[in-house]
Amino acid sequence: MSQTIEQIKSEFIEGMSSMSQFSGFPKGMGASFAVLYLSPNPLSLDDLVEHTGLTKGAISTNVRALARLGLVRSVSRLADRKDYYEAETDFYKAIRAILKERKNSEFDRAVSSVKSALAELEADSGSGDEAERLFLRKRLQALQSFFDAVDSLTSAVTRLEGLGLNTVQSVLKILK
Amino acid sequence: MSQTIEQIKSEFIEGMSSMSQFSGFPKGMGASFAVLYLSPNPLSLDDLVEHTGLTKGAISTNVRALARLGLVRSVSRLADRKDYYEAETDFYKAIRAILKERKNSEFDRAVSSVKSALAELEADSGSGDEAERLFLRKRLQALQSFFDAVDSLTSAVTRLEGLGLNTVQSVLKILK
DNA sequence: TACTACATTTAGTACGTACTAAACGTACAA
DNA sequence: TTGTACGTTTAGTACGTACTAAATGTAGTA
Repeated sequence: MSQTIEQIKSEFIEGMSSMSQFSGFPKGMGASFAVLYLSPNPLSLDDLVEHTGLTKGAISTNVRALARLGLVRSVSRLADRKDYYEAETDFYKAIRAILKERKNSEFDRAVSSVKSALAELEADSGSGDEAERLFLRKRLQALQSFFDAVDSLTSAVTRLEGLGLNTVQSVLKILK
Repeated sequence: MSQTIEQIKSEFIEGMSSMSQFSGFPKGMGASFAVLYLSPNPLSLDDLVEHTGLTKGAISTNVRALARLGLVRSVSRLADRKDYYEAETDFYKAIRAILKERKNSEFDRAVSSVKSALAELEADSGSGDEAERLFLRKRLQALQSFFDAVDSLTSAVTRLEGLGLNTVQSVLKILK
C-alpha cells in the first residue's frame, strides 16, 4: 500500500476527529467513523483498535454511540462471532437522524420552558408590575417565535424521506 | 415586584444556561444573555454579577464573548465610567454572526482538509493500489459535495441582509 | 501627583468527561 | 464441563475548561 495514501487517510482521520470534538462529540467517535468511512469492507472492533490506536473499550462505546445516531450500521457475518461495522454513506439520512435525536435533548427542554414561562405569565395576570409584565411578554414571545421557526425547520427536515441535493438546491435558490 | 415574575425569570435564566452549555458554550454565557434579554434597560457588569451569582471576572469574559458573537451590544452612558450591555433582539442577525464566526473555526479547517486530500489523491496517480485509490476518491468526493452543500447554505445565510420570518417561511414551504 | 472606580488578566481550583486497563459477562467449541 | 474469543462494563486517570479570588491595568477625579 502506498505511503501517500496512508498519509491521506490518517490526515482525514485526524480532521474528522477535530470536527467531531468541535461539534461536541468525543474525538474517538469522529476517528472511528472516519476509519469506517474509508474502508471498502466492514470492520471489526479490533480492526478499529488497530487503526485508531484507541482501546477496545473506548471503541466499543464510541461505535455504539455512532450506531445510535445512525452514522454506522452493524453487519453480522455468518459463522463469525465478531461484530462488523460499516459507515452510513447517505449523510442527509444521518443528519435527519441526528436532528431527530436532539429533539429530546436539553435544548428542546429549554425551548419548551420558554413556552411554559409565557403561559404562567398570562395566567396570574393580576399581580406585580404591569409594565414589566408587558415587557417580559413581548420579549418571551419574540424568542418563542424564533424558536418555533427553528423547530419547524428541523422537524420538517426530519420528516422528509427524500431530502437530497435537489431539495438543498431549491432552498439555496430562495436564499440567493 | 411579584414573586412569580421573579420565578419565571430565574427559570428562564436556568433554561438558557442549560441550552448554552448544550450548544458548547459556557453556562455563564447563556445566563448572562438571559439576564440581559429580560432587562428593559442596559445593565452593568455589577448588575450581572448580582443577578447571576457569578464573579465579575467570569462575567467580564462571558460578556465579551457574547459581544464578539453579536448577541450583546455595549452601550456607553455619558458621564458614567461603567460599561453597560444590552441583548441583541434580532436573533436572525445573531445567527448570521455566529455562522460567520464559525467559518474560521476547526470545523472549516477539517472541511478544507478533505478538499486537499482529494487534490493530493489526484496528484500522484501512479503509485499504490489502483482499486483502493478509486474507492477513496469516490468516498471523499461524496463527502465533499455534502460539505459543499452545507457550506453554500450557511454562507448564503450569512450573506443575507434581510433574513427574516418571510424567508424562513418560504424555505419551509419547499421542505413541506 | 495620589485616589477611586471600574474592567481585565492571571494563578489556582473544581468538575466533567473521554480515555486506559482490567474485570466481567456471554456464547460458542472441544 | 472447561476453555476461548469476543463485547461490555467498571474503576481509576488524565486533561480541558469554566469558574473564583486576587493582582494588575486604566482612565477619570481631587
